[in-house]
Amino acid sequence: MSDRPLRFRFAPSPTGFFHVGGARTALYNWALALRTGGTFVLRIEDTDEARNRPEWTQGIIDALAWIGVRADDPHFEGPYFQSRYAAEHIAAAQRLYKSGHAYYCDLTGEQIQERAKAAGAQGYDNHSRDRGLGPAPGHALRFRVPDGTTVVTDLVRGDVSFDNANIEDFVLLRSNGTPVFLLANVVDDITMRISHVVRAEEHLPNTPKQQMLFEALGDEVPVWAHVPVLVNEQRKKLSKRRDKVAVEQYRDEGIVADAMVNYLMTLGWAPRGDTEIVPWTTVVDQFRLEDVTHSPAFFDIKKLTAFNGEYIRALPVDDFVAAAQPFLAADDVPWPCERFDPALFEQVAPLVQERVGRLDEVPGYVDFLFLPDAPIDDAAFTKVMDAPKSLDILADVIAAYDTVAWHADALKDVALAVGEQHGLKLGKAQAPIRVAVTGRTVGPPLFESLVLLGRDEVLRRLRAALGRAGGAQSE
RNA sequence: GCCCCCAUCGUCUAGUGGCCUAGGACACCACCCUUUCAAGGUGGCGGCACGGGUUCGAAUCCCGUUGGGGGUGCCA
Repeated sequence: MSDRPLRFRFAPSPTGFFHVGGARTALYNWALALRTGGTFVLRIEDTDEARNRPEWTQGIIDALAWIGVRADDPHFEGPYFQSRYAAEHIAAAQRLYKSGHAYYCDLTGEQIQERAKAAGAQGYDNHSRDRGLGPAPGHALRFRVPDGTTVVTDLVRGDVSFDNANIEDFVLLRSNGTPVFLLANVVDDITMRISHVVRAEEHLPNTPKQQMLFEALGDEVPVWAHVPVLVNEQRKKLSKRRDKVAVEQYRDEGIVADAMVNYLMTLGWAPRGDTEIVPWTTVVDQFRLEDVTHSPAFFDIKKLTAFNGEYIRALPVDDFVAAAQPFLAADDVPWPCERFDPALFEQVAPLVQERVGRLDEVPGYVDFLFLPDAPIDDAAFTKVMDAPKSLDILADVIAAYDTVAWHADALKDVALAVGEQHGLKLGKAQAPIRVAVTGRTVGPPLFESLVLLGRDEVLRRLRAALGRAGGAQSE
């Protein structure tokens, strides 16, 4: 291997969103660049769509920044557009023609098919190889695949050899003169002095073609590394249509970046030791392409969420409050926004923090604080209020709460005493109070919540619930 | 059709010939803790696809079978 500078390229196809599989590949490249002191080169594939929609490229840059691949980092270079090099692509093809590595072909797709059918074979039969055709409108330039074997040395998979006899003379320049992606890719890699090509496994079968191009162009072949793809439960490659694959979507649902990064890195690789939850610095330290798994990995949202919960709980409270902020100010928040009280939220925050797996669950835990009335869940309300003694407990608690010292311990003691009077443990006795005030059977610790809501509002809700349940019962 | 890749608990993985009675994580189940729900603690369930070799010894090496995935465009 040469001692040229280490340059890792990441070339996502711009499709209007950032694929989680792409995110993992980016992370691999990024970790490597950081550890080796190399460069992460972001190259945007040139498509008509992408050219017309600059926001797509911006989306990729934003998503990369979110997972920690920041464009302002000295190890980051780009973004570059492939189209910048179009003239170079054609020039390279012409060099190949002049050196005899490529030749012109006048066969149309239909003619190729007919010939194949007649021969009982498949694909192009290299018919034009020695016909000595020159460049002309309607002529495509094809690469003359040499005899022999092409061995792709892959850091993840070892040596993979391909019999060149199975590779047909592929097109370099279309009959309209434009270069194909395969060629553009190789020429760009050469131009950008890319040392390592780390990409998804699906590209492995095309790699011998690219390698032959590097060789024919007289350039050093980069180090290849084909990493396994991410699949869905059907073991199919993740696709936009079938699966939830946009990292933006996970971000919007309240997955925190560190959790996403950590989880993505455990797909196809594992840090040393018995814990998978490790900081990025450890990843940078330990990640080796040679250790990457060979088989496809299932993107398990449950496990992602579990990681996310751990990361959320590990946050300092202030950071948690800040992270939850966008979800509390969202358009679809259940309360009228003028009623939201940041100070109040800061006080419940620690109680909520250890209960959520995703940030978007936060509003559901605190809505009762900011809604004018308890958000009653009818099924829960009926079930709890129909239980024996519920109404008695409510009545007794109302009487006591009218005068009791307003702090959690005192409120709890009241509930405890009232429950005892009716032969109920605290677990049961707190249920009607909880449903009356918060509307649900589950939520943050009750008495702490009551303190925050305030005596007047708590009493008002308790009385309202008693009236409602009593009324329903007498019908 | 042809070519290539892959194969350890349900899932993600550790494992590179003896440390494997196969380890961890997520999920699931039970119990403990408990003010609901979580969190936390303890324990449990559960796997080397199959068949042949090689070897004193194989999850680990070789061959085959089966099963998955991907590629094979004048798409990117």
